[in-house]
Amino acid sequence: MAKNLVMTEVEQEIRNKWNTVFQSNPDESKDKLYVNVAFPYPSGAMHVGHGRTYIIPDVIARFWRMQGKQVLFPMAFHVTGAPVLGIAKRIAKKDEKTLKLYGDLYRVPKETLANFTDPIVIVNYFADEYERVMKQLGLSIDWRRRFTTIIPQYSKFIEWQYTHIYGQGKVIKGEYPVRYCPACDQPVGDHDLLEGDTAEIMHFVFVMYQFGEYQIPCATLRPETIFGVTNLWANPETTYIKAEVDGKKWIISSDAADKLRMQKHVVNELSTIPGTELIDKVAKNIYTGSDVPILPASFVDPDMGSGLVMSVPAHAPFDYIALRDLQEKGRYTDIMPIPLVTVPNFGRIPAKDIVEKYKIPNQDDPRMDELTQELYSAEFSKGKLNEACGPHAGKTVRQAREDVTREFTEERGSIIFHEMSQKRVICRCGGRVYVKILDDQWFLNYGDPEWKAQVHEQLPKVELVPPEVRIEFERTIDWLKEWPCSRRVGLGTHVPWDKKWLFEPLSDSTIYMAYYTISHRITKIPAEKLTPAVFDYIFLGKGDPTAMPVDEATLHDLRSEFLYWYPYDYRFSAKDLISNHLTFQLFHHKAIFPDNLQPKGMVVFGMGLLNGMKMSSSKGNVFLLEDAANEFGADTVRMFLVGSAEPWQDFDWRNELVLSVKKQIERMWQLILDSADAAGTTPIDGWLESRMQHRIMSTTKCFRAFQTRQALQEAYNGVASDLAWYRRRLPEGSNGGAVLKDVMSEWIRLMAPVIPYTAEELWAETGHEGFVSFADWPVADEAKINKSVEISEELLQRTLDDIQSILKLVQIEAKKVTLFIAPQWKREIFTIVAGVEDKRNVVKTVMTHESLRAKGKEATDASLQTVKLIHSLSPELVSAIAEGVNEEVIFKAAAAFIEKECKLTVEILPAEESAQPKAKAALPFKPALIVE
RNA sequence: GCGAGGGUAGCCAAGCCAGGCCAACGGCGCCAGACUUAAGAUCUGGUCUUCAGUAGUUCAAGGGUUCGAAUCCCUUCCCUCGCACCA
Repeated sequence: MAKNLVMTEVEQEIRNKWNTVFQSNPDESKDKLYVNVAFPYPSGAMHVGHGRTYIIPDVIARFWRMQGKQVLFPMAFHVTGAPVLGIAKRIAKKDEKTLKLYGDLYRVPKETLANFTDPIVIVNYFADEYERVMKQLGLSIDWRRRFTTIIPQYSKFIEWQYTHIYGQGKVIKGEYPVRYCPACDQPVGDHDLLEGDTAEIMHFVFVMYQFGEYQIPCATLRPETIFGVTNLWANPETTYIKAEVDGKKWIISSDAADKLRMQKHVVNELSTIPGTELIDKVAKNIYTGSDVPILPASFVDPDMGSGLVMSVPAHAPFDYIALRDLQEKGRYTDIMPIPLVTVPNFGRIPAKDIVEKYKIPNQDDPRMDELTQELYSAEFSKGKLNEACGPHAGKTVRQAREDVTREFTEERGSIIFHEMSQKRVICRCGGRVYVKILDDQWFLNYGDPEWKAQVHEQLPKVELVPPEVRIEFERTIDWLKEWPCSRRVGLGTHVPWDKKWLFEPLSDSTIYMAYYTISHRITKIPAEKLTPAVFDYIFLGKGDPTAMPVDEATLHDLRSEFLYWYPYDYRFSAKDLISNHLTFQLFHHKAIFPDNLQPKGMVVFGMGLLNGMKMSSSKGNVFLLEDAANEFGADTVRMFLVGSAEPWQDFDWRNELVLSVKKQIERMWQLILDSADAAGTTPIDGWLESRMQHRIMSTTKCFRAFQTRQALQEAYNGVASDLAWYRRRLPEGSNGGAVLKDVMSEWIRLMAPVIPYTAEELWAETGHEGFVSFADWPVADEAKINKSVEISEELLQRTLDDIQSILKLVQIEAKKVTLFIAPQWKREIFTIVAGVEDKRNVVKTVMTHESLRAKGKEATDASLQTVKLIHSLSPELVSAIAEGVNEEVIFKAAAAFIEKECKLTVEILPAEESAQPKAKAALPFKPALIVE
């Protein structure tokens, strides 16, 4: 019975029967279709959001399989990386939150959890869980091909790939400023931060001032303001240090010294010097040659830049106010701001203008940051350097900044100094995060213009679903630059030419879709035999197969299986991977494979919500996929996830909505059981058969276009509502004609990709042999489409609607309804109006017909009413009506039906034979009605 | 801030690219009726306002183009995703 279907035993039974049937091998007699999904990182249990990511591709795979394709749908597990190490560590430390997450939410058995101190145990456990739940959901995966990214064979594959990419000069060594936690001795990513994830790395220029035999560097983002420097600021409460930095003598704060060391500078501390000893001394602006006094300023932060600041009071509001405050106390009154930039809408001293405009009383005013930003932006976008700026006079600020920076760093001993834009950037370990320069880091050079150009050229050949994401891919290709591809810690494959590094997770998962094609066979070969030459032969067809560690026959097999499946047809992933993984894989395919083996298509998913909120394991806002499958049944979960939104849209899981999907499946089940004894023929059979052809066509079309939601709507709601009308129209006592057998067989197949368990069960129950999963997809038969019968049913439905809306309005005990059918001359008008392009001219056109003009105002009215009616009908229907519909015959045949439906006696009359004023309202396809 | 995508009736969600088939597909929820001892399930109808099957006002807000706009253009507000050492 229907209700049993969702019970796990029945599913289990079907699952047992499926067992190995989805294992897919090359079959030269069939076209192949290769779909794959971004593989999961198994560090926790799957929730319903993950579910959709794998169910949609499965639905597509099942659809095409029934279309006769040889379908490959593989799955593997991405185990590369560091997160799981952290998890293991936290479990070892008995971290409460982590134990709760894994013990309570993911329900890992106690004895297993105890072993989670080993990261490998964690990933293996969840990989098994993933497979089990994926199987429970009926995913038609070829599980022989499962692997993890840390098995030796896969590592050999990665080594092979990077041997090529490195050989092409696409992996480069370089310097790179990163956020870094000295306590962990590791770079930190966004997710490693406790605090300060919005902070950016700022790039300052150290501008040098001569101070005796020492130099004083001042950090600035606006080096061109060197022309307007009036003084330096030093903090009298700070003790500075004298140090040798890269062999030069500098005065800096000790914080700055530490930061410089992290940024690859050699710093030797010589002695200390209190801030007070600097104050009121004079330094020399080595660029302009002018003397600049050093003034006291408590606002100067030793933990920012070099701890010494250059002052440009004409253009920096902070400097302006600091100087103003001192001068108000009668000090340093001889210092005048030196303007160097002219900006529209500002006077000669913009800092003064803006400070006065906002009436800023002192430098602690909270508006300071805002107005500083305002002035800086105005100067950057519209400012020009004035005559005080020597060789740079007349340049835009933008240009001058660039030129001055280059000149300073290349010729005048300046350096670029990196600093976080906020001080409070805190690592998960609790330590402060700094900027560090990594200098022997390996990078994938996605910035290489030639490589970019190749990918740009390839992209138009890739089918993208939905098409709107194309532009995002374009932008990503442009935006990508060097990607650090190596890490010091984590699981994964070592960089073959520099073993102290491991490949970073995104970098080792770029072309594994190719590996799937042979993964089940290659695991049988010892890894040490898998030299780059072996892979060269398998994937590129290069080299002499008789002279390799692997025997020729095996190599040949692997090569031909790869060529059978590759290139892949569709890759599925959520949209957040566009800006990295999905674009990376295009780069790598381009670098490794020839033009005929490039990715053919990608389908990008929206995100998942749970009860309107973002799903998040750490916040506990998740619904585990397994729980959903146990509670509602796999088919219900599948149908809900497919039906709630198109793949590329965001979807929202709500338990109360899922329940009604379950009822829908049960309804289908019931309808099919009910039609078991259908036999003979009924007058309405032709209509149902005709409608079914449309449903088949549109379902097919939607699945082909990945519109799984729309496809389901056609396949389920469409067919169900047709069946409802069909049953309504059946003669008294009839349980339906034999046509139902065909219809139900088609319906089961249309639904099979979405609800495979139910379909499999019903397929057997309705007496079919074999698996519906491999049955032929229904094909629409044009010959079964009967337009005229569809039109007469439509006329009937519309008229019934009209009768019912009148009945509802009149509130009388009605006994009888009279249908007045429009006269011939109104049909002529309809035909004329239907043919008129510009509906504003209908009356004129109608009146050119002698016989109609004779009708006078009646004809005018009828024409206008017809225009309105036509606007409410589909074009196909309009042309069908224009060709002529015999309403009288239709209504006479359906009179008994109308009587039964409305519980009224029915009379059908030609409108012209009645004196009733309402009869005049009759139009073609819209009889006048009188209820009495 | 920058890049991309969105905002449609109680909720989810079609339509928008190719302006009139739109009071706006479909589903859910809710209301009423039928069936039933009853509940559930199922079926039928209703669900902006108004009304003998009509008409009026709607498609984030405000302007504009057009005979005509949810659909095209401009402005504003709000939401989602990405912005990089990472799953």
